[in-house]
Amino acid sequence: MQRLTRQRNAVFSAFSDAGRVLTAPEILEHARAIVPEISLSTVYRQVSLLLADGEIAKVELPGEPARYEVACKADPHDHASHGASDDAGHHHHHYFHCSQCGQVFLLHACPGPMHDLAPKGFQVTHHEVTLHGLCAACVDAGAKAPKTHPPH
Amino acid sequence: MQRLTRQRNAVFSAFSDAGRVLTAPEILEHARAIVPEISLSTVYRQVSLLLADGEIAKVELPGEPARYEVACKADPHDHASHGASDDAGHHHHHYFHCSQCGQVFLLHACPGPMHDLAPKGFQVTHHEVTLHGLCAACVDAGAKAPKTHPPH
DNA sequence: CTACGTGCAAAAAGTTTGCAATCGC
DNA sequence: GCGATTGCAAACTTTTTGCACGTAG
Repeated sequence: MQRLTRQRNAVFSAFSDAGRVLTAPEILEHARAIVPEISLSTVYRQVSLLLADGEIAKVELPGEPARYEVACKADPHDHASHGASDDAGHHHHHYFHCSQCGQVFLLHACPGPMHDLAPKGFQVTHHEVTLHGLCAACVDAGAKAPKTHPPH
Repeated sequence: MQRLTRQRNAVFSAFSDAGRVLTAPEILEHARAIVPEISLSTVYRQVSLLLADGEIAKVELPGEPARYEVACKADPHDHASHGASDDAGHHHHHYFHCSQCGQVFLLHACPGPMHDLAPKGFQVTHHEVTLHGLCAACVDAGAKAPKTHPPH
């Protein structure tokens, strides 16, 4: 991008605002708090630019619309765990999807290369792991109120 | 399903015909070989019925359109045994997605429960693993000729 | 001032649904 | 014949794009 517009700022700050993985409509919602007239098209366009710039990363889960998170260029927490990464230097994440509230959580671990799962002759370059279940908040809510409101 | 129509047969036999994981348009293509006038709507409707009957299973990979495969009938009659059973009892599949030819392959292994990847207090009920890379055929083709030509 | 960025509407792509005609049983 | 099933078109969802206007630099 070449110009610093209010919309771009609004889209980017939506992430720090929410502090979690967001879908495009969710970004729109947060960005509207700053620039009410922003359109969904602009959100998608800014997301594309931010992706190209490596500022954010796309998070795709099976059967879910795409989400986006602020890119973690050099993760200060967990690194150096997999020197011989199967991903040629690309730092990837795995996610937890709460089946109740629908929220997506970043996991801070990786099961490591899983070459052995692939048939012989296959070349594994990358893997994705998604966990499903209940997040701590929903487990907690469920423990107190067994009658949960209808899942989406 | 209550009626045995040519279309239903065509949709179902598309799987044995192809012997692999298929998207809805791919099913349509195969089914058209048997019932040329079949429509995509009918494919989707029959797929829904076959899913409800447990004859086929939906395969969703990150960022990919839904695919379907013939259901693995390891357990002929699944009772309503839902509950404490987590990963251990849930028979699921994992997949390999070839980044060159786009084909999806069923894996015959599972890394096992990965509860430890989730944050404390989270309840993991299910997990999905997707491997990406080159299938044997594409590795082979690439080794011989760098020309990228999907087998289609 | 000028080109990039924006909003809107329309288009793509994948999937679902309303409806009248059709066809299994 | 009855009603489930079909084909078509239209709706829907998520994302992209064409176009005229607006605005940053």
